[in-house]
Order: sequence, then structure tokens, then C-alpha cells
Amino acid sequence: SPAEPGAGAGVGGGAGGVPGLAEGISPALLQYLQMKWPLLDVPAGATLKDSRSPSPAHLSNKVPVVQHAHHMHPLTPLITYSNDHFSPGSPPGHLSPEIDPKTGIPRPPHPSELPPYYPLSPGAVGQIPHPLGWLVPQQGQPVYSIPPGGFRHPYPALAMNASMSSLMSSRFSPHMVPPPTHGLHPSGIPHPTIVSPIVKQEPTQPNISPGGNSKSPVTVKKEEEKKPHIKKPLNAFMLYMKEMRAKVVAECTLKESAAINQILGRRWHSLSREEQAKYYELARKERQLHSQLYPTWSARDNYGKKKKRKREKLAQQQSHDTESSLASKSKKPCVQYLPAEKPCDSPASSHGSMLDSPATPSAALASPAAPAATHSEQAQPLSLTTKPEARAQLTVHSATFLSGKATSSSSSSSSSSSSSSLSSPPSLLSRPIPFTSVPSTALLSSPPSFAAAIPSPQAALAVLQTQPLSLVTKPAD
DNA sequence: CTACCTTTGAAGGGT
DNA sequence: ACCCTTCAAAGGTAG
Repeated sequence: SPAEPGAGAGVGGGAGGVPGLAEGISPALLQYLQMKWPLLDVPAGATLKDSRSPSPAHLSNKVPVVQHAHHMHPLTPLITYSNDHFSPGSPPGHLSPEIDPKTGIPRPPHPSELPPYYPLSPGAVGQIPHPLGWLVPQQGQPVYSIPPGGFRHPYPALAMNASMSSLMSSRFSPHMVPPPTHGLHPSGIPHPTIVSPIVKQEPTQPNISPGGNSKSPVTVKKEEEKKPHIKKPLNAFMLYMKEMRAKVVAECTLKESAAINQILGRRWHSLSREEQAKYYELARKERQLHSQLYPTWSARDNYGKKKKRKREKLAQQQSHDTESSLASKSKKPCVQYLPAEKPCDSPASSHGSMLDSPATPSAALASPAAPAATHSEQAQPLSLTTKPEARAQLTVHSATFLSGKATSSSSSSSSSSSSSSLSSPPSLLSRPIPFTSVPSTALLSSPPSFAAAIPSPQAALAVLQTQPLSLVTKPAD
């Protein structure tokens, strides 16, 4: 799909990839499920050492068996994160898998030792550092919160094959998933997107009674209430935020999420294309998994669930965009959240943090003469959703860089929008480069190839100009 | 207690 | 096709 960079190119991040989702749940999905729910383990002999060559047993529906959740990084098989950026390293000593002296196989952890993917007990979480905070946030929360009482899935339509259910019943901790004989639907897969509604009633009988056609409005309402809230899958940026928030908070003294998010937004733009691609890919898998787990779910289901009143703000923003900006600004300017003096505010000043220095491959994107600090921004698919003030701040570097360099090379081919390009240089660079513009194979089968395909800023701009240019931009000043 | 703030991206609905 | 709106996370803040 257009919004999914690399869609259809399989996973694995490297050569080979994994067969798609042709039939039921693909190996990739299975691996992803294991990634999301490490309790779902794979056969000891089929360790996820190489996702590109899944064993036949793995491919079949006769899934999984056991493997210690800590045995391997759950993401390793899917996404080839370089240690430069996600430095998972080896798990802490106290978390190293215990080898069963008898079998030599990593011992399945006791429920109390299980990783905090799901809060088995309030105190047993947040102990295991995880390179991907969105999977295991430092706070010990799962990506999606799970009701303390456990998971109750009301949707019989939930897509899960036999292997899953058998696995569930046999391997899942009884704390999480009671065996089917105990009443829970065998498909009670605890996906984190499910959040039980805040209904202070007995959590029993959440099952949908098939025969109940003559429901009174009250009953219908009750069922509505009992319907767990299935959250939207996280998008790439949200995943990134989840992972990086703790680090940013640690680096800065800030704690306000609004401020943190601004920083994260900037850092997001500072990420190299490859790094962003990882999150896009993760997000794509999130959506894919989500759609498989909840085929009938629609984003529309959650509409109106939150009482948000942004109309005023948006309207203000629009007028702000279309007309003069500063005058009508009555809300707190972003700068208020992001003092420029903040050490952590500068993407290039974060103690050489890997967060701010994109992957080295991307360095090939810019000309050698290009300053590293600006190159990263210049090469990034900055969003067009102009939040004037902040955007002006964010794009100042690229603007200056452009004005002296890139604009000259781009003005010729973008003559149709020359006026706007003059008035809003950042718009050119701020325009997102949909990953879909890149052949998925080029991006996924060999990630660096994309960088290699754009050896110069001019080439990068050429790529930019192959995309439709939206003019919903606002001059930086 | 609840909405807001702030970010980007996805998705749905309206035009 | 395009635009607008809402929601996803998160935690301090304000009402």
C-alpha cells in the first residue's frame, strides 16, 4: 500500500526475506507474534537465528514449542537492527537464560521470571532493559496496556490458526490464558491493543452470546461497554517515541510529554532513512498483525471515544497557516516547550548519541562537503504538516543549507512551484518522501542500496521531485 | 478527574 | 484526489 514503505517486499531487512502472508499466518507473522509475545516460543531446534531460512516445521501450522524468552532478542529475526543504534548487546547476566543441566536447553522461565511484555504482576515488570522501548518500555509497560485481570477476547472472528490456539493452551502461563476448558475462548490471544473498557463490573461473562438476538437496548449498551477497546496500531513515529522517550527524558530534565514529543519529532527527522525505515517496517507489521487479529476492526471504531476538542486549535492553525502567523498565535508557542538552549534540543549535540547521528550509510546521501548536521535533516523526509513555529525552528538548518545549495539545483525542475519554493525553501525538504516512492525491493531487499542509489543531494532532490508536491506549506518566516 | 499539550503517521469521511 | 479530523503514547499541567 502506498503508505507502507517496503510493503510486499517481505521482511528480514536483508537478502532473502520471508515469504509473504500467502496462507494464513506466515512464518513472518509467527515470528512477529513471538516477538510480540515471547511466551510463544519456537522449537529449540528452530531458534530464530536466521529468519531468512525458517525451518519447514516453522512454516507449517504446527507451531512452536519452547524457547526461553530471553534466549534471543525477539526482534532480531525480523529487523536487522544494527548494534550502532539499538545496541541490545547481551542480556544482563542475571537475565541470561538458564540452561537446564539435564537437557542443555534453555529452561522455560517460571511465570515470575517472564519478561515484562505483559504485566503478570505489578512488581515484576520493568526490570529487563530492552533495546526497543516500544516493546518493553522502560517503565515496564507493554506497548498496549492489558487489563490487570487478564485478557478477554470477545471476537470469535479473531484470526488464529490451530497452532496458535494449541500453543496458547499448552504454553501460556495460566495466569494469562486459562485453558479453554476453563471457559476462555481458545482464541484469547492477548494482543496489547486490546484494552478492556473501564467497566467496574464483574469481568466475567464477556463472551458474546451467539443466540441473543432479542437484546434489549440496555443489553446492547452493556455489551457495547464490555467490548474491549481495541486501540489503533502504533505508527512508525509512535513506535519510535515509545522507544526513545525514556532516553530523551534521561538526557533532558524535561518530563512533559509535549516537550519530549517535540524533541522526538526533531530527532525523528534526524534519523537516517534506514533508521526510519525500520520503524516504518515495524509499524507495517503492527498494522498487519493488527488486521489479522482483528479483521473487523476499523479505525472508525474508536472515533469519538476520546473527547478531544481540537477543532478550535486546528482551525486556528489553519488560519495561522494561510494568513500571517505570529499575530493570531494565542497558544503557547512551541519554543516554550523547547527552549533552544536545551542541550538535548540540538540533534547534533546529544553527546554523540546514536539517536542523533544517523546511520553511517546515510552519510553517503549527502555530498562529502555537506555538514553532517544538516545533511541528516536534508536527507530526511520531513513532514509537510506544517506546525509553523516549530517547523520554522526545525527547518532552519535545512533552509539555510538549501538557500545556498540545494534550492539552486532544484529550482529548475520545480519551476511550477518556483514561487513557493522561494518563499518556503523548507517546503521542498520538508516534504515527506513516501517510502513507497522507492521500489520496495530496493529499500528492503538491500536497505543500503537506497542510499547508494542517491549518491548526491541532487539525486536526492531528483527523487524528491518525482513525488507530487503538496503546497500546503507555509513559509518559515 | 478530565482535557490539553505536542509530535508523526494512518485511516476514515466528506467534498 | 484532496482536505480535514481523529486517534494512537505519554506525563505534566490546568481547570
